[in-house]
Amino acid sequence: MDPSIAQLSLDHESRIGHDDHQAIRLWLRLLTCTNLIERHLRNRLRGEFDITLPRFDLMAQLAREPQGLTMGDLSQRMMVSGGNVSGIATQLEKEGLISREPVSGNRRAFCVTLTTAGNKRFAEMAIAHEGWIVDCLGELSDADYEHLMALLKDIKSGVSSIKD
Amino acid sequence: MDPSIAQLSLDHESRIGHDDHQAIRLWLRLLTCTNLIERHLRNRLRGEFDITLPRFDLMAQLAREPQGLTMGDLSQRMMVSGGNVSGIATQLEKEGLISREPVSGNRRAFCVTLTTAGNKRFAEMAIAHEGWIVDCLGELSDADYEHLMALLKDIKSGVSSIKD
DNA sequence: AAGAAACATTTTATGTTTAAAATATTCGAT
DNA sequence: ATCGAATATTTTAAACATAAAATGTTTCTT
Repeated sequence: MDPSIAQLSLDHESRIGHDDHQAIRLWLRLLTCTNLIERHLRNRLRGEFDITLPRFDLMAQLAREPQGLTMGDLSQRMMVSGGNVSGIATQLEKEGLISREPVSGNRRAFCVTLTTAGNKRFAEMAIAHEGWIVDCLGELSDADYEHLMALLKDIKSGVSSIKD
Repeated sequence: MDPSIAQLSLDHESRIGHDDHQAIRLWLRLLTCTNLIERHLRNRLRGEFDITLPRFDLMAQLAREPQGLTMGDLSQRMMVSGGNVSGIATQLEKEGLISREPVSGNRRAFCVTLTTAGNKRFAEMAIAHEGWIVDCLGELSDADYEHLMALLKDIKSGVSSIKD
């Protein structure tokens, strides 16, 4: 397909060996798959519910924890910085979908929860969202699903163990 | 309560509930893996070469095509918007790593190429970059590589066939 | 009880990303 | 030849993302 790619790998062969070229191709394919699906979900959320993916993700975390989460909890679970959560929460609060209330006994923290409107809105979105993901991934057999989950679990634990 | 879920670290998968569809679990795990690796690469590039991932990606595309690419080509290959490429290219040009030159016969288009400095810089980075990816993915057996590539190929073609 | 350290969050500065509008050029059909 | 559509790129505005600094609160140590 693209001859320049094969030439590139030869340049590095003395140092890295044959398998490593595979690793790059695997990484690029993983990235492509994730980006394609993420873009699809983003477009759907925008088009059908006029909401962004980060806002949906924050609401999804709260929907799983009806008693509420602190900003720090959200940052950790969404794997984004605290400053980022702060901005997204500000937007959602402005739209009346979440509320931030003080925690008794710790004046540093806020307890963030879905409002009644937020709960209703999220319930609608979640049904559609699940359908879109099934559209993207539902073709896999049960065996392929299990195998893929296992492989990704290995990768996940491997990467997590790498120190910065 | 499924004990394997309770053991998971807090990340995107914390959104999973026992009643969620298989496809959602797979999507969240795929997202988590990709994000972890991407974050690792981003931090490394920043720390060791003081460059961002998008700038590295643009240079990588040019390194594969020594004759140069237009802005539109770059947009398509990087799967990002034209306005995005425009901003990234402006930065790289300011740093003297790429050049934009007019195309004879089409005054709308530019031919973007790596400068001599850009080529030298990218060659250094590419070696390190490949090593980091092997760190993340190198634990897999050859059989697992092949299987994972095949499964992701299926997903990729499936998602690509979904119309917006 | 006082000071230091850790914590929770927000703010600031910088950069990435998109959609949409603006600018300019080329191509095609009369 | 010319008008209109398509193309290539840049600019603009809004949202997202991070790191780092700032703010205020709690906890620990002495």
